[in-house]
Amino acid sequence: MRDDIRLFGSLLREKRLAKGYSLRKFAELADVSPTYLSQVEQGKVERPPTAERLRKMAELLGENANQWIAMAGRLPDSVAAEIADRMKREPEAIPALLRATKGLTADELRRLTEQIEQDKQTGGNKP
Amino acid sequence: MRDDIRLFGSLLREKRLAKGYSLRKFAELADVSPTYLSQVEQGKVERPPTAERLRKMAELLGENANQWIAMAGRLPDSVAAEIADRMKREPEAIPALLRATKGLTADELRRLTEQIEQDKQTGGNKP
DNA sequence: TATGATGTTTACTGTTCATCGCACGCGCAC
DNA sequence: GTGCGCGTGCGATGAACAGTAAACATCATA
Repeated sequence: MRDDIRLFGSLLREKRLAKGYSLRKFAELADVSPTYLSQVEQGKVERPPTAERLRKMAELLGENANQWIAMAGRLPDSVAAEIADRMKREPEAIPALLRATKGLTADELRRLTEQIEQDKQTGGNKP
Repeated sequence: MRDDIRLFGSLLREKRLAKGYSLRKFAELADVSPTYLSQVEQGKVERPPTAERLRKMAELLGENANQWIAMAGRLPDSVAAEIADRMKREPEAIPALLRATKGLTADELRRLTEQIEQDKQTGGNKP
């Protein structure tokens, strides 16, 4: 039993209870069997539910879908596709960018992103 | 038959032949069956070989492993893991960063990456 | 004490993935 | 004309994936 899966499982249970759903009720809404939901919440599955089901859960729970999917240990398909696409053209660019932005706080990263957007407008990142 | 898979298939064949390997020989070195290799080269598979096998192929062909894997339509596990990890903490940061860097040329992106590395050293990206 | 809702366990299922074995046809060398 | 290496088509397979059904124990309520 993987650790991150267990963690996600208890988070799911917590959020579900916070919304006042019973296991069976939530399972029905999320379109899975109570059996399966129980297993997921206990971390008794080898791998997380599919991205699609996770998306549905996130919606029901009022969570950010992308984050919810990531918490469960999957990559949202749209993100994966975009990254793969770029790596075809420039294999090292993405890994390098990831390394470079590694230590940054969320705030620094946000500011940096804005900066880039601006530079694109005004032309060139080194005026 | 997906289009990118076909494209990758012919690229693989081209590179293999450039190295002077016969299909059987290369299959043996890459640790797959000739049958399967033939199918992959013809784009007659639904999905690309696993990342591990692709890595082995890249090595034999002298290609950049990450790019090779990306060309085949897969994400290198290490990259996927890193991205997923960050999205757990900050769900929107990565998508935003991808959007922001969308139009940049490889060169601009490289310069940007260097810039970030520098700013990290000197403290703060807005002096 | 019967009823009903709750969550859990065990065993099982259909599907997809990733790959292989075998038999085949082709061209060239001997 | 037979043997050899080449690539290919067809069918099959074992493992992994993503769940499900049915029966169960526990507790509250009527």
